[in-house]
Amino acid sequence: MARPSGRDIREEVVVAAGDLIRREGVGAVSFGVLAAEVGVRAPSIHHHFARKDDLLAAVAERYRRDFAAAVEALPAGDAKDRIASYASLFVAPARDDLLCLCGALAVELAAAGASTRRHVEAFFADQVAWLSGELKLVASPAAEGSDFDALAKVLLAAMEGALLMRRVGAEVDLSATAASVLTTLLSEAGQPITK
Amino acid sequence: MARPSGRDIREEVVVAAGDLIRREGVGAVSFGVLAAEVGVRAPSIHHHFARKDDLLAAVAERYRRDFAAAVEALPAGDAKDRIASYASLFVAPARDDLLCLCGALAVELAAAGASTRRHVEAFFADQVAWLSGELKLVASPAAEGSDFDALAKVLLAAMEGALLMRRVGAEVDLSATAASVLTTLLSEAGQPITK
DNA sequence: GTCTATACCAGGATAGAC
DNA sequence: GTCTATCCTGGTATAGAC
Repeated sequence: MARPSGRDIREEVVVAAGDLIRREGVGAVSFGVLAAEVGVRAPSIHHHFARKDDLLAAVAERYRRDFAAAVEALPAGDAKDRIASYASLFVAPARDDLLCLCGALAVELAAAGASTRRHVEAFFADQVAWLSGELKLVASPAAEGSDFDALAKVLLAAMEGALLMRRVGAEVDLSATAASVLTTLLSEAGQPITK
Repeated sequence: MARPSGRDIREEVVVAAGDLIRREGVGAVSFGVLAAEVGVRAPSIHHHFARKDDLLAAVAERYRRDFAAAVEALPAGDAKDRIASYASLFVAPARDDLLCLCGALAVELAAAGASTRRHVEAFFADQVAWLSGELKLVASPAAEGSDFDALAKVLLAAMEGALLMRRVGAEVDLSATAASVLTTLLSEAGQPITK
């Protein structure tokens, strides 16, 4: 979509907006600061995104797509390893003090438009679906009757909460988080998580 | 602190601001809407809170104090029961589609002043400390060497993440969350969470 | 302690030249 | 497609009367 030569301002704005949200939250985003960051004037951004919510929707959609690609690119292995690898998709941002873009948007979603909302919701649905599928593969016979969707949500909630807590100086060990849930699921002594 | 007769506007503003943040996020807060909600004019609020951040700090401080009182008031019992009761402090807001006030503030903390930041950080420190202490009490011999602070953070992260995900239509079973971690900790087969 | 009135600024958005 | 110029709104904040 980028022109053969020269810059793709639209692309740069989406990237800058996403980074800004992940660093400082949605409240930090304005056409003015984005324009300054990209090196253009504010009205130039309006040419690409008529409404502010159009921009937010584009940012959310892009994040969802990029994240899906990252999940797709996780190294092969058994389900247990894949889930551990998946956790690294949250460990890296935690290290860089970045929020999950959709987590940040979710909190301030009341002000967002329908399109933005749909992309954010879809992101979470994606993650729950993927995790649920992997958990089912790794489950021990003792986990018979477990609700894998519920377990996937718990796992994802812990990841999102960990990134949130990083903002207040609390470092959550995400490897331990994944290990904890996996241990529960795998343990013959562990009582299954049921709906 | 309230006058013997008549209304305590300051108090009402703090409550209204807290509710608004928990319903729609910090972005929804303005002196104008708060004034309308309380039934006064915007400048009247300035008399009680010179800067907007003064208001946010008061809201955060009050939430921290109220939450601490709620934890204090949890029914007596063994540590396992107390942790289960603690989870209900997050289940109730989830049912009402309310965010954790400090969770919502944490995401947008970049724009907040030092005082607000301190109160929010203190809230999380409070919760981790309390949970860590209870987890230690409930730990089985098999959990020897566990890092209870790390486990407490995982548990709190899951609670915060659950409230966040509620905004995008995902219902996280918080009882299952608590049960999952507790099972891991109690299980003789469970590998201890170490630092 | 609350009000009216107002100053002030930032941000969203549009028009029209280049 | 980007710019300058401008408008409008909403939100923070202050001054001063009551």
